[in-house]
Amino acid sequence: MNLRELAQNLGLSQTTVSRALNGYPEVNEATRARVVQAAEQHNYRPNTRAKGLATGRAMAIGHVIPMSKQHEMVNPVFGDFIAGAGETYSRNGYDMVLSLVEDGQEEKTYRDLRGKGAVDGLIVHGPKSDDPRIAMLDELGVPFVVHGRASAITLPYAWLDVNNRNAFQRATDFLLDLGHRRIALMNGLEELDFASRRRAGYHDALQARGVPLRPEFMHSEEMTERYGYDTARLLLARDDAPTAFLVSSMITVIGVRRAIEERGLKMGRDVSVITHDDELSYFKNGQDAPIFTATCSSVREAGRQAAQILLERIAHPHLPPPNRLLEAQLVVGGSTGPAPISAKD
Amino acid sequence: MNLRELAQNLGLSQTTVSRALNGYPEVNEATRARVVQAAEQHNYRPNTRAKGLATGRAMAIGHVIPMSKQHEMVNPVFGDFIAGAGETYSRNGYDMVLSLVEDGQEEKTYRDLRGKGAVDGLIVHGPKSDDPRIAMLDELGVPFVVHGRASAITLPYAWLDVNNRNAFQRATDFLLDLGHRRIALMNGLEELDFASRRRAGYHDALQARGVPLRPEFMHSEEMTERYGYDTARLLLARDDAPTAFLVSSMITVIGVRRAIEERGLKMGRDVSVITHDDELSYFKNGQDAPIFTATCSSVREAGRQAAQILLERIAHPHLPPPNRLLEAQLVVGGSTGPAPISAKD
DNA sequence: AATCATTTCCAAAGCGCTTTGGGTGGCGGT
DNA sequence: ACCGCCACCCAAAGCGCTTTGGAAATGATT
Repeated sequence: MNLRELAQNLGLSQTTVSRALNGYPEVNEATRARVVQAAEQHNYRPNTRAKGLATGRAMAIGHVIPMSKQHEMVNPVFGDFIAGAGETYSRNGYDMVLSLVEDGQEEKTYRDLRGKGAVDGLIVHGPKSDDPRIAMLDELGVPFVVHGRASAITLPYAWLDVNNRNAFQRATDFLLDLGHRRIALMNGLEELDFASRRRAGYHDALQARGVPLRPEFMHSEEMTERYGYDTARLLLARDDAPTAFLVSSMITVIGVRRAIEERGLKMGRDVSVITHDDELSYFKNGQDAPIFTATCSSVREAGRQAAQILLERIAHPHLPPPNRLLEAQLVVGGSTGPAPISAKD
Repeated sequence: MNLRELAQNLGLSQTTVSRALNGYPEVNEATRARVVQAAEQHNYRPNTRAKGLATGRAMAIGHVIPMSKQHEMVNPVFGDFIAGAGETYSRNGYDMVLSLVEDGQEEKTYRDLRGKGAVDGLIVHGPKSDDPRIAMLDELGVPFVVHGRASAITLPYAWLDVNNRNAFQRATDFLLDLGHRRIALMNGLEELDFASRRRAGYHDALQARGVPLRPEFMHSEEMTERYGYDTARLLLARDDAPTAFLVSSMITVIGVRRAIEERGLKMGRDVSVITHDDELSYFKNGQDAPIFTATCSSVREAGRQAAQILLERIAHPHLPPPNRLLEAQLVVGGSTGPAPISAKD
């Protein structure tokens, strides 16, 4: 069933039917009701492509998901981010088109999506500190919102980010207050902007207390469980093992815990652990009493808000690009405690 | 840059340019080369919507991701499945459009996507045993492929599934061979077809050896870490605690391990554990020596193949719907061992 | 030189929608 | 009776592409 057939069926012109359906005022309410009812009855849905052609809008948003080639890994937070964004889209009649792209191919994909006219706007995932995509999209004139930031980019652009630096600074302070001095940082890949900000927060906190930075305690990898286990295992085997771990992901921290327990140590007593928690739906940090002390920030909520910002940006492209900085909550769980007295500094 | 401008630029008709670009034979190779070069130089990409309107094909595949309302959870395997499917799509010039939908709204979403003409085919995720979507899509006449099966549906339809029943039967047999008699099953939600098949495999294996089924050992929930922990904890506190656990997901098994270790038991010695492993990219079961004994089947590969089947189905809708049954590998890791002798039967 | 098949190109229709630029009829005001 | 004004509706153009049904030019054949 298409518009013409529907119109013929009703004995009206396409124009009138179209206007009735799209809520234009110049159509009799009685007629509109008739039209709406007939449309429903015949299960009529306007053809997206035709509508898009006529209006010049695709009513779709593109997400380009980077996929690390070495690890063939897609970041587990995307699922929840997209769930959040999807809510916003469907409430506003937008579709979501997804491309999974190997590292380095991203620019081409953005160009394609835009050139084909497949999307009205884009979300940029996983920005690096000096991400070339931002300048490119700006030049292309596509509305876009970055999930995260690119610290080295000076031109204004729309972003939504968690205050990673502050979160990790507070977390480090918290550990320092508990008497810890040997604090290991298990970060994500530091070419990613969020990771370098977290490191900066960790730095600042240590330096403010005059605790020297020890490179052997600072690690940076793709955030797998395996990485957590392997690295924590090695660190714990040292004479001067860390008494605390600051970890970038709920997945990685599982590996850290495994290494701790394998060594017969007890988390929260012998070793303290703080992790960042994106509040992934299938990996809740305990409902009542959190297992891990964590810096919490819902990535699903971030998705919702980023999508909202993007839609506003599409509606009003002339406005200056908005930014939104979400603060993470430092939630105390069972994984932290005072530094063991035995720990020689 | 659109086709008309490009044609004018070249002093050719739109027809010729279109044909040159789409590889039709009735155009001089020299002309074609000129056209292709100009297209590249001007960064020309045919408008998807216009092309779609003209050809009647959307060059897009729809994925409708169900989202459990109570838990606001999106199944973590989707990320990897979609990564696999995405590979196939992009190789074939298809886009992927994603809808996240709350339980129960799925039918409407399928209808919408099809009615709007937004997709050429659909992948059905998370089928229930008696899933109404299959009959509906069949009637709608949309090409579709089910990831999993719907046991209660008799009409032929295209699916790709892991042999869950066989996998869990073999896993149970393996535990029985090791002398275990009190084996707990920690399944996913059994309204989902895959879970009921796993239970059937577990049943069959036990019954074949005359081991009675014990309802208190059979659990069925959404596969979170929390569920694994809580349930294993309760079970392990029993006088007649299970000596082995058969678990449906790598996420849940993490919780099971936590409960085991919290109780001061050692996995593989005091308690045996087998899990199903979808080979999620960020949750590898150890590269060299697997941590868990597991029934392994790559969900990413499943995504690749399901997409492939769908594209073939779109190309040849008249052929009978193909089915593909993937066998899981039973890989022995460190989490299983002989049943403790102390375990009174 | 005339005929015919090939090759190479083109004008125009059509995909299903929105939107522009009117038309028509009924009403109140003079 | 006339005018003007709404309220309501319509025909047709246009979005950017593919495809049909030729036409013109070229080369081969008689």
